[in-house]
Amino acid sequence: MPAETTRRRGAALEADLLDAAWAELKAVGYTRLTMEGVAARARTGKQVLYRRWPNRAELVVAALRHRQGGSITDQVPDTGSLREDVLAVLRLMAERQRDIGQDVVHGVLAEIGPMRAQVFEIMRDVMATLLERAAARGEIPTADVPPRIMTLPTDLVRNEIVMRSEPLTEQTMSEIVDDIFLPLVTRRA
Amino acid sequence: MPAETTRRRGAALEADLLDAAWAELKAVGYTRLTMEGVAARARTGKQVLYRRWPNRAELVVAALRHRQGGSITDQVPDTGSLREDVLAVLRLMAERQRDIGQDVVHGVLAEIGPMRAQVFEIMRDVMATLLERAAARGEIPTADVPPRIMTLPTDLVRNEIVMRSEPLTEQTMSEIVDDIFLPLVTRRA
DNA sequence: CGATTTAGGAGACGTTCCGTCTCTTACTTC
DNA sequence: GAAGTAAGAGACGGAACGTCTCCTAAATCG
Repeated sequence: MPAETTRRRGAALEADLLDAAWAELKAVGYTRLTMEGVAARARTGKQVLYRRWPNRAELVVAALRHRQGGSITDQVPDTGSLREDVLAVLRLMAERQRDIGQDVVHGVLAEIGPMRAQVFEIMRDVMATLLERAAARGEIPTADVPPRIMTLPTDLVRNEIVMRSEPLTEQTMSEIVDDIFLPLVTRRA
Repeated sequence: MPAETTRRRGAALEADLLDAAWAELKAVGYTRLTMEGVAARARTGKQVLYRRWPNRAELVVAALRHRQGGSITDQVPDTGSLREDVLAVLRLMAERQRDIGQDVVHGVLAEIGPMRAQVFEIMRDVMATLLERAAARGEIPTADVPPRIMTLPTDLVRNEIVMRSEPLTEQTMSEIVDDIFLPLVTRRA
């Protein structure tokens, strides 16, 4: 029995490892994902994983990044309407939620520690861009909106993602935008 | 060496177990809390724990409840001002955050599953009470506020608790109430 | 008040997974 | 072609899991 004597290396191997981690994530969830499971699925040894990522959390984060491609920053929506722009951002978050799954969200949230604060800044920057464009179009009186209001829609959606089990509905997102966010940014002295 | 031959039982023992769990939580945090650690601290065996709670998560939730006493529902604030009432609720949440600690929040959040949705309902009911009283006083035009706006302050505070490492500041809470919540409930047709 | 039942205290057990380590060998590099 | 690097495989000690069994203190009941 002459086994496959092709031995994977470097980037090709790494991609396989991350794919295996993702598959394992989908198969058994975050809490029951083990390094041994991922290694077995990728048909390799644990050492190969530990050589690249120091622990489960880092491996999972890397797998998510690999799977999800780039950040939201890379493709900030620009539909010509503030309402649609914000909804597009929220839909992107909802999409990720659906793809990733509840327990992964919580598992990662628990273990990434200070990396969480970064999420705020990214979202603040994205929303700032949307608001500046809206102000330039004359849709809103000014883009000088307090940061807390800027991130209101994404904060609320994140709250839904973290707290609710069911996926976000289109209605929830429009309520957030139409009943809360837009009133606050349009009526401002 | 005649050891203490007093053997604890029933409610007294249970209280000791929950105290031990709480102490362990403060000492080593959620992720490193073990059933063996709690049992050792309470000077008893694991079986005594497993006889009462099926797993770590349930034990910790029980310990939190035992520690925290009642729910917010038991003492809904009534200061005569909507602003102060809401702030009082938010301060209570902040207090608990400080007492419990970040990793416990995430750990519990990850493991309590469907119990999370319950939190929403509790907060919605509390806020509904506050709004009704405010409407009766004539502070706001109507208590008929959409549920999403009702729970806005508590949702935002929860988002801060989950995402930020630092404890909530008084300023954050007033921003949420003064810049976001009150404008939305006072100016309504 | 003695017999019976219940449940606490203690720890052994098999299991799983951790993270480290060692060893052989395929591939890369020079 | 020789030397170096890292993949593949698995052994290892350790921690904690959840189950189980034993002994006995305390509660219950006749």
